[in-house]
Parts: sequence; C-alpha cells; structure tokens
Amino acid sequence: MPWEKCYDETEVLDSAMKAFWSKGYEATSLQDLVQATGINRGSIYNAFPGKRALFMRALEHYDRIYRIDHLDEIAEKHAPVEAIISVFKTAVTKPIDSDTPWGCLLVNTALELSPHDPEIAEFVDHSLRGVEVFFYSCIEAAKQDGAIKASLDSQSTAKSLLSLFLGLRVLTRTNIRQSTIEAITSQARMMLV
Amino acid sequence: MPWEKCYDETEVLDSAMKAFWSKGYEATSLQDLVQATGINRGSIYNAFPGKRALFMRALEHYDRIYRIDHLDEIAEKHAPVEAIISVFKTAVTKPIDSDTPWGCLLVNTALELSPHDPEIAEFVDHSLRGVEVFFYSCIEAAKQDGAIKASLDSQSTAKSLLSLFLGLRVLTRTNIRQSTIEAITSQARMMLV
DNA sequence: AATTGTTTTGACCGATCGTTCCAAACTCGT
DNA sequence: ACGAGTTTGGAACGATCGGTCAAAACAATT
Repeated sequence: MPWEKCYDETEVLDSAMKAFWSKGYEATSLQDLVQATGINRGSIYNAFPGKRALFMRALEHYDRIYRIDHLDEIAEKHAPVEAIISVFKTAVTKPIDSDTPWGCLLVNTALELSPHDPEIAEFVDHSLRGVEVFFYSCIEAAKQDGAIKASLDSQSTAKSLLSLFLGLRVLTRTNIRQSTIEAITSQARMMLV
Repeated sequence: MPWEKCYDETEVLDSAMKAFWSKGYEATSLQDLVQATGINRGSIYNAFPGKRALFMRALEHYDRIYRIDHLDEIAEKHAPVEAIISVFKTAVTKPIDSDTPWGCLLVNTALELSPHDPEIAEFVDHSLRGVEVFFYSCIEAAKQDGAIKASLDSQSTAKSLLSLFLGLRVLTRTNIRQSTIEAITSQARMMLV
C-alpha cells in the first residue's frame, strides 16, 4: 500500500550535515535545509520530528563518517605512530577537493550548543573522548612495537594530542597558514619521541 | 543642551559581551540584549548601528580585557616560562567565581562567524596571532634568561602552544575533566624544556 | 477499478526576528 | 520660563523563524 520515499535518507542527512557544518545550527534555517536537501518542508517534518532532531541525526551521521569510519580507515592503513600523524594531516588536506566545509562539526557544536544542551553535550563529549581513546590506543600499540619508549605517559599524551588536534581544528576554520599547520603536525610527532 | 546618557557604555558592552559569549551571536536576540544590558531597545539602536556592530564592539571589549590586559598582567607578574604556564592555568580557573561564561568568545566567534564574515575573521585572526606572539616573546625571553635551551624552535613552539591552548578552550566548553586540564598544562611545560 | 495508506506539496500559522520610528521625558543654554 | 537638542520607552514594521495541516499524488492491495 505505501508509497516508497522518493529520496535517500542518507543523502538528505549528508546535505543537512553540510549545511549545519557550514553555517552552524542557529544560522541554518529550515529554508536553508529545504534548499540544501532538495526535499520539501513537509517531507522534512514527515521524516524528522523537528529541526533539532534532524540536527542530531546529521551530527550522528558526521560522527560515523568523519570520526569512526575515518579513524578505522587510518588505523588499518598505517602503523600506530603514523596513524596519529595521519589524523593531523588529513584534518587539513581532506576538505579541499569537495564542497565539504572547513573545520569540524563536532568542535563547532561543542562551542555552540554543548553549554546549553546536555544531550548534545554528552554526545560531543563521548565523541571527542573517542578521539582521545584512538590516540591512546595508538600510543600503547607503538609502545608494544618499540616505536616509542615505554616511559611515555600514554594517558596524558593522548589528552594533549587531543587538545593539540582540537586547536588545529579551530585554526583551520579561521586561517590556513601553512607554517602553523606544519608546526602543529611536527609537534605531534615530537610528543611521541 | 544634550541630556547625558543614564548608563555606562562600558557596562553595556560588558553585559552584551557576556550574553554573546554565553549563547553565541545568532542565538542572542535583541530581547536578550535588552534584558542583559538593562537598557531599552531604542537606546541600543541609538548607541549602536545594529546588532552586528554591537557585537563587534563587544568583541573588541573582550579582546581588550581577556587578551591584551590579561596577558600584560601575566607578563609583568611572572618570569617568561611561568607566564606561559599561567596563561593555561588561568584559562580554566578564572571563570568559576563570577557570572563569566566558560570558554573563550574569540574561539567561539572563530568557529561561528569567521567563515562567513571576512571582517570578523580578520579581527579574530589578528587576535589569535597576538596570543601566538605572546608565547613567542616569552620563549625568546626565556632563552635569554637561560631558562630554556636556545636550540628550541621559538616560532614553531609558539604555534604549537597556541594550538594546545585553543584545544583547551574547546574542552573547557564541553567538559571539565581535571585530569585533562592537568595533562594539557603539564604538556605545555614539557614543550619548553 | 475502487480502496487504502503513505508521501508530497505548498499554503498557512502564531511567534519572534532585527530594525524603525515617534512621542514623551529630560537637561541644558538662553 | 522657555526652547533647543538628546535620550528614552515602547509601539509598530515587514520579514523570517520553526512548525502545522489538508488536499493532491501516488503505489499497492482488493
């Protein structure tokens, strides 16, 4: 009986994600979302309870692609230390080719919505923690390999790498000085000596 | 002939600054600003051309207090290396006592407005660069004192410290894990050995 | 071909957005 | 005491906000 949807929900989420990513939650109106996704106002409200719910889904979509999948891909392609460096490098080289916005939606959201939305705050916090855990795992693995010395504090270094990485995300949103990028990436490497 | 204003413009800027700082530019309505500043809608538009102009003034106000004055105060109170550490420490201990929001308005603005507002982007960029220059100056001074070894790359280290610092600003906006704060601060110290 | 159930469409809702405007309130110089 | 010159308070503006709704469009079952 039903009439199959004439759009792909994943594509809708992808479009919405980029709109929120580019302009932020508040500045992205439903009109913007209609134009970005190509589907009608009513269809959006048929598929999602409201703007905030759509944002949450888009944020989860981002988290899946740009954190989970991306880190998985890096982890299986590189040795531990190079994996960490690769995270820094891809953070500044990836967005160039497509219509992908600069910076990181999770970081944007952390600053815009976390202080006033506990549910979103918890999600973002968990996600950033995931990056920290990734760094930690790489460090531990590198210790096993003997690539870095065992006396290094894995926990503390992972947290510092996370902070350095988030700073890079901030900087790529305002300015893209090559010297800064190189300095930060090489600093990440120095921290693993 | 004129009738003197019945409010202190600096206090108005201070209130507006905190409102923008807490909720972001888009989410702060003129109604919020009226309530925050205590002066009327008409008076705001009498004193400032519009919301964006008021925001710019508030941002300059923030920059003066929390970057320029704050760094000056730290510079004259501490030796170079300790000055850098103090920047990190005060970033997480300052806001507790008052109604001051968490995080940093400049970082918030960098993510929310810089990509779509060149004038604001330039201001924020210049300001963040100022922090980098502060770190650089401290490193150079510490080299003179013999507190850190001359072989350290001042430029690169200053940029890395900036990134680490911005990451800390992001993290203090979502979560306030003490272990993370300590790890980052101690990492800043390790970078200056 | 008629019925059923879902999706699409676009008009429409009240609320709120940033901004404008003007009369009332008020202080000064005359 | 009066009038010039600002500031204030608050009503009002059109535009846009997020969200709703009912009719049209459609596919599958009967």
